[in-house]
Amino acid sequence: MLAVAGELFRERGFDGVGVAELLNRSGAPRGSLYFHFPGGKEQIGAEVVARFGQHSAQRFRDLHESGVDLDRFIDIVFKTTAKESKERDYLASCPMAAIAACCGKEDVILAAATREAFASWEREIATAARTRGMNAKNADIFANAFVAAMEGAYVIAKAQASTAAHVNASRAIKALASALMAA
Amino acid sequence: MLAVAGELFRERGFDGVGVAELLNRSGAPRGSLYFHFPGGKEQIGAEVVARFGQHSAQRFRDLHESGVDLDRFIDIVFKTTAKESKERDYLASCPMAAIAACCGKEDVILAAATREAFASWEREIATAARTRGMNAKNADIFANAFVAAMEGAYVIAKAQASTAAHVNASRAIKALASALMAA
DNA sequence: CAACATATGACGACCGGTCTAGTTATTCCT
DNA sequence: AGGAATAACTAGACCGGTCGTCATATGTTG
Repeated sequence: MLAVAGELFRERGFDGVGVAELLNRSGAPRGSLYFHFPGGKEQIGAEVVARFGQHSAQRFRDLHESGVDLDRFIDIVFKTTAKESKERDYLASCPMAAIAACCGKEDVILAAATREAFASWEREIATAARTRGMNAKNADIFANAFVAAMEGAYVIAKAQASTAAHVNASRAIKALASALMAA
Repeated sequence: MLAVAGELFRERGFDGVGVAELLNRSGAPRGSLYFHFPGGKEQIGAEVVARFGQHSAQRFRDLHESGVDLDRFIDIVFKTTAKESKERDYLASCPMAAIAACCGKEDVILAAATREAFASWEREIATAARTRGMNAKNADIFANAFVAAMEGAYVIAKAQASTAAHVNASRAIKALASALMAA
């Protein structure tokens, strides 16, 4: 269910998909949704974000722990995001971007969920950078720019139906890494 | 009208705002909408994108023609986007990102509008880079990464209610610029 | 069997975008 | 200038779909 919701949100944004479609695709009946998710659609969105956030954070951590160097770390992440875009025929971006872009000030829960998810990514990435010799301050800068470039690449890749944005963003982040490492 | 629509789309995405709100805020009566925009809401979205796209492209061109060096070019652009985010209390991202993220494969018009707008930005930015000594191939890479970082920064800045993403993304792009210039 | 947890789809209030029919302003020709 | 013809604009109703709720059905556990 959450998986289905995630896929749909990436394609059409949070407001772009109705609960009806969530139900059709997941096969669940209408009433069950509000039993399992009393918070309704917003709760679903928040859980999708939380799940995706944790899952990605874990992947960052695994990659970090695998001991690859920073350039390879960057490469692998952006190659993966590129693959994700391509596999979905450039119809989808990142669920996080889709939700972050579409949530106004009244959607407190969604906003909090995305904020926390992004923060957790940055923690993992900054740790990876620090471990590889970057100083703490620069590691934070690096991590923040990293996720910005990543999300931007998702959006542009979707708009342009091309993986170019992912590979080019990756180059920018690699350049940043070496600049920050030198300092 | 288009201005109002642009502001609302940045805050809540294309599907997040209804025509009712567009009409309320712009003061226009309900019926007028389909006289001026026979294509309905989608046309409004497309025109918002086109307007914003052209406006920004023009600003890139002006900045380029002002003769500033590439680092300063980057700085000014990202300082401007940071200011935009801040002025809107971090409630808004870029209308382009908001629409690109929320448009599925059936919204052909919107997709085309965003694609063209992004392309026009890249043309201007690549020209600016080439004029400053970057080779053509690298200039394209640079321009593509530039807009990706910019859009990503908008999204992250909104989610985190901070200009940090803009300034950090700017550092990444500056690092990329000097890397690509050297080659 | 009783008590509880879970599942179900019909229902309703509401809001979405769209359209048709009507009203006002403007042009244009005699 | 008078008046018809056309353009510009408006009001409100419309249908379809939205989300969330609820009474009822089904299964499950002690």
